[in-house]
Amino acid sequence: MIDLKLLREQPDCIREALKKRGVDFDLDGLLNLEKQRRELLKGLESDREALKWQSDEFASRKATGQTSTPPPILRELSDRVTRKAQEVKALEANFQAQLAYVPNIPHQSVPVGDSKANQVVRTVGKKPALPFTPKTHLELAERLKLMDFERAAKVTGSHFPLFTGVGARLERALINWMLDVHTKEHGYTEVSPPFLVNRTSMFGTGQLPKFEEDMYRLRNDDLFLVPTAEVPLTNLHRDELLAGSALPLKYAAYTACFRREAGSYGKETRGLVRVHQFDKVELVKLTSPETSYDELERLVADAEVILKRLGLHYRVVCLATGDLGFAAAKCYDLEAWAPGLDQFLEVSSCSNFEAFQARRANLRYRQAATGKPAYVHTLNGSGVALARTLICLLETHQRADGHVAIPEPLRPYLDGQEQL
RNA sequence: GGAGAGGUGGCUGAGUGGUUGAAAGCGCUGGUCUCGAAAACCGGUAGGGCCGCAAGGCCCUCGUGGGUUCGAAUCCCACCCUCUCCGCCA
Repeated sequence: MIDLKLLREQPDCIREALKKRGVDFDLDGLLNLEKQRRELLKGLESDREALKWQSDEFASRKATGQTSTPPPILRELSDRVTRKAQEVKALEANFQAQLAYVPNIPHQSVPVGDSKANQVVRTVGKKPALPFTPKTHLELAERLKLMDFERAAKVTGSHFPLFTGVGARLERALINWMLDVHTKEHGYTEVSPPFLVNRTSMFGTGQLPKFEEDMYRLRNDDLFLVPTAEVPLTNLHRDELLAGSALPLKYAAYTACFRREAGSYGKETRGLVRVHQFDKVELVKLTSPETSYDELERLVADAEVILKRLGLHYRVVCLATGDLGFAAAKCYDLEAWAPGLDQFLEVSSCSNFEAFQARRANLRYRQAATGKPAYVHTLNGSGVALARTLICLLETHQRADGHVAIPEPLRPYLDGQEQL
């Protein structure tokens, strides 16, 4: 949710933000609605004041026995207040419905433009020089019996992963190792949240109302399968007023993530690149506004540790305004190299949402200086997403004989096994 | 799924039709005391919106949404959630 004060006082700020994002939105319609709403509200408030005053008058006269029947003016005022309140309510609902579709304002430092304007901030490592033609993860997985796509399709449908044997074990090793790194070394508190969340939570982080079609929903209960652990983690403190001293709060959680990926077909549809379900360890921070951008840099660094220790070649990309997610003010993508596919794959997305989600989720803290409540800043990042990271890992560490070396940090999680 | 109890401020918890936006306690905070701290004592302390340079004023909010009434935290209806017991079950 954007700041209402900003919308009213500096609508051009919002207009510019929408333009930078390349979003078409009827801002004037929204502003008009807001103006109407406020005028109507003022009328309602003064009528209410009159009603309360007259009502108190009557109460005291009744108490002293001067009268026992309410004067007709009370009836009139009461009816008027009821009518106006209904009008305001309708207008308010309309206004909120539109407001919920306004995306966040990109931070100053975000490059302006579409995805071609994305900036590579740094590149770490090099493309591995393999002395043979690298196989894709699909070929490797088949040979090593790590996955079974055919049976996954039988059991569920296409684009659902199914790991078998040591493949399943590797997946589990990665999850455990990543959680250990973030909780033991980076100071995150581990959370194991529900994989289903309610509508209010989905609104809080911004998936709803705009992206309902992308989500798996259980109709009988109106619950949604989590598209990311960001949703339960960020909503953990929804409607709370936190002590300033409690910040920053840092959470790490493993969840499976579920995405319908409706309408996104193309060349990426084979294998593990784009799937309806994948494992991910997610990092979420709640911070004060003053520190959120420093915390974003640290969050990216925390995620990078994983890629570095897995020996992967990767780059950090600062997304341009046109490529930025709906709720984000700034976002870095981590893209890891997949030699078999001969491309970079997005394995992490680290964003600062500033107060955008906090306003939606009513997530506040008490400021030390003033004692007044203010919205926290929320951040999240994948640390990291597994399906694609597994692709990069297999394709990077493959050997000429078709075996795959297991990166050193994972070996303790696999009984010391050194290769697949 | 069935029966019962309950959802009140940062927290605990009083309050069953009219200055109750709400007692009390805790917490937080200012002061006195002290070399300093603790304790004690005195005072302050809900959130949001609107108007105003300010002082201040007005409106909303007691789970959510309706209703009754001149007037609702309080009465009625629906829904949501929590707890206890029963049933079912990994």
